[in-house]
Amino acid sequence: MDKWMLIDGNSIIYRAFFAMPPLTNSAGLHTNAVYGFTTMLLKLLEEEKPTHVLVAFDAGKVTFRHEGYTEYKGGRQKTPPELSEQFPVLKELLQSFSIAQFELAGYEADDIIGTLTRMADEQGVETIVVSGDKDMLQLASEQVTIALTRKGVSEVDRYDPAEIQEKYGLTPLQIIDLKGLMGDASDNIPGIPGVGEKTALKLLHEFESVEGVLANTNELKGKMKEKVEAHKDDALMSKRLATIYREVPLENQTDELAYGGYDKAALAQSFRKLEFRSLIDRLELPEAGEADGAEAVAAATYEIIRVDSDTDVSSLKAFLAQSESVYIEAYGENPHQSQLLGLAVAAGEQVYVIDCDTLESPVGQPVRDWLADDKAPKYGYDLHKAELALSWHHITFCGTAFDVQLAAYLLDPTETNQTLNFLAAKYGIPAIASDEAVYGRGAKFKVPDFEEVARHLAAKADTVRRLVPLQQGDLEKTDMTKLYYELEQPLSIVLARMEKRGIRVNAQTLEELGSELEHKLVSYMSDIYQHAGMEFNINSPKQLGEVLFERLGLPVIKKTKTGYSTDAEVLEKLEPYHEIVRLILYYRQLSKLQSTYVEGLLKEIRRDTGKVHTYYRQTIAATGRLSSQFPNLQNIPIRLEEGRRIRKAFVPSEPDWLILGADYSQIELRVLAQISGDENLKEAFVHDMDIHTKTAMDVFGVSADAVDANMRRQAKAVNFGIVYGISDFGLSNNLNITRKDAARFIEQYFEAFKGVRAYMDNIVMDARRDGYVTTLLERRRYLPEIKASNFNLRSFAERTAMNTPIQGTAADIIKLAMVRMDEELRKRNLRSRMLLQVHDELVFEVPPDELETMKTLVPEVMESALALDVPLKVDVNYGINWYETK
DNA sequence: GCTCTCACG
DNA sequence: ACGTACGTGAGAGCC
Repeated sequence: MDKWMLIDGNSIIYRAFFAMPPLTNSAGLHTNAVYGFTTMLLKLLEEEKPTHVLVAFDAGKVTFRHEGYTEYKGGRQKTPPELSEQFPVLKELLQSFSIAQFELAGYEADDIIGTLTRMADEQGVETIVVSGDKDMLQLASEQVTIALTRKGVSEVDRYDPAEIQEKYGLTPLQIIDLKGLMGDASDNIPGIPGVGEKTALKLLHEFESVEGVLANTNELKGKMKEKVEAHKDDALMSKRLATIYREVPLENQTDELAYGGYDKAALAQSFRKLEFRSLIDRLELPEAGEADGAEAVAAATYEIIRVDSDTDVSSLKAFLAQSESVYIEAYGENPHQSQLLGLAVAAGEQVYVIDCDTLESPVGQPVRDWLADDKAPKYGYDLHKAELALSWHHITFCGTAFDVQLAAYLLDPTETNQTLNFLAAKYGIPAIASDEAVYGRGAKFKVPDFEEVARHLAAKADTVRRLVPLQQGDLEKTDMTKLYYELEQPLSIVLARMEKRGIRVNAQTLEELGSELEHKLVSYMSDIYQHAGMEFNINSPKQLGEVLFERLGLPVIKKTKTGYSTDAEVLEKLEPYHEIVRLILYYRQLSKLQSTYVEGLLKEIRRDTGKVHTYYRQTIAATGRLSSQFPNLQNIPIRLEEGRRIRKAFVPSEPDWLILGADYSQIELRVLAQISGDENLKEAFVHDMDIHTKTAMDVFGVSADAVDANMRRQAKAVNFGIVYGISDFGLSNNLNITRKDAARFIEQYFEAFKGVRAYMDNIVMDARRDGYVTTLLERRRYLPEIKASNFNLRSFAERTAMNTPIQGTAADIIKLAMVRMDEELRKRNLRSRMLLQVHDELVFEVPPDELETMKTLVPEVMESALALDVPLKVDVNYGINWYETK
């Protein structure tokens, strides 16, 4: 006979965390919740002897319960970092146990368990549900027993329907009504104020359900009657929220729950990493080394050595010469102004640690020499940031040999968690503490005494050391070794140089623009108030919505989750109805310029240099593009003249020099021509045709001179759509035409560019077969949702499959050009400097005597960055500021 | 901290 | 029938 055991993972790990005293392993990782969970699990496995076991987890923050009640679980204390760092550890440990774990986007663990108990009821399988949450009692049945933790996690109370009846006088389903009436503060479910368990039980014994109570309020008296009547809707909503959803799509997955006992060697290895020695003894697991065949991974064991004035210089130097990794702690998001805490260097069983003050003192000289030594190879984590942070402390960093953050990005560019403790968990090497657990975050950020920092840095350096060979192997397996060593890693150094260099921004130009904007804004504001007949905050979408749609009665075009939409698309549709709309649109435009670009940029100008220093992030964008922060210099206005004037403030940093901009013409469509091999499209670029006119000719079936401006505009939108992974819905939306017409355009396009259609079809099939797509340089992006049964998720993945190779290859190409360009400038001893990258554009500052050289060199390098069948084309412009490079 | 809006390619 | 265009970052409002 089968017996299922279904464990509410989130509930139990929370209980365990708060029930157990703090406990850490030697790398500083908190392990108390995992320990508590494990002891409970072992006990239950022993007592229940299940044939199938599952641990269910909540996935993500937003569930279907938030639809219609966004405050669900609002006001909840944030998970403490000491607990959140234990989630990946628990998940890995469960793998060692060979126990199945489910989590599903949009659903909570309860819903998964609720669905499985429904199946158990239908199939007559004996089941035990383990949780700390009383809500689970609603799932109890003939087949299903609920075990609720008591006093922490060491004891459980088991409930079947009879016991629930005995204790509460309710059926399992009435547990839902109980919560509907009394609410639940921890989930922010309101219930009826003033109704607690006692009152709720009394009401239910009399009227059976929430609905019953609400239908019979006439039988209630006084305050109680008032309260219930005033909160009818709350009670009904609370009941809905408390109802566990039992139809989660989990078809045919019950086989995956089969549990055949744990692998002793694997479990022993996990316990050793966590340093659960008592459990190793208790289960009589093999000691390290005696594991049969299984590779024995010891817990982190290394000696931490502080570098100080007593340190023997020659042994320090000898150690550095054979170092295996370095971890440099630059704390803070912006490396141009981060706090340098110190660094750790690891080799074998030893880790040297040095604090920032010592590093900058004479005692730190050997370490500084080593950091600056180009011939001393360094394996590290986010060395791009480290190099930048060190440079602001006048410490040179050279010799990057491998960067585990950069490698992690290439191996999975969509994974946003690139922290070392996460990578350690992912690769199954000794678990370490999270930064958040050591330093806190945001307002709670605090640097602990260096003793603790040193332990943490040592653990991180040791982790880097262990990760390197594993990631190198993975890069090899995924054909990205070359991409890594020949493109991304060299680029990271080029980027650091560009960032440190910065770009000069003329504050006076911005201030003048700012006061001009200020005058206009004041004037528009008063006109808007006149038309509205009242004063309000135009910047508040909420207040603006009330004025437009309630006070002035304009038609509602679109709604957002929280109210009326007032975005530009909506306002444009409202223009004919009221004069105020045009004014608001203009006000919005100017106020964006003022706050983000004038005021925002002014704040970023460094007093000492008069420059702004952006920070390019190389490990963010899923397609392989760079992103830019603090400030973002990749979204400086250009499309509208008003905003474009911001670019007048970007000037050369030396007198008489010039700004030179070079941008790829239609790089994405050229890349599409290349990877699709479409003859018609290739032909168009070989003849350097105006591609939107060419598209218009083919889509509308006319000659070049018959293409008018509107046809070209529509063709341009079709081209954009193609690059984005087209759909008739998207195109119709963009062009404000019917879906049918949009579909006709698309069909016409594919008739003319048959190779493009084949590419789109094939890439989606490839993605489905392989689970990923690649760029020309083998950059990879996984698309697990391409197989989703949910139409939306799947469609999104399909469009991504079409777009990523195009956008990603374009990113590959300009990155190659940047590395080449940097080399050329040095090789030729040119003084010209590369300053910015804006996806398809490079910006330089150039001394006048190098202008002619650069005007030919830059396009030459960019156009030949990657040899294709389709020519690449670069337009070059220059002037006294960025505005003039048009 | 989340939502909305909007700037860029 | 379903219901979105691809990739980013920043400021303001609001809870």
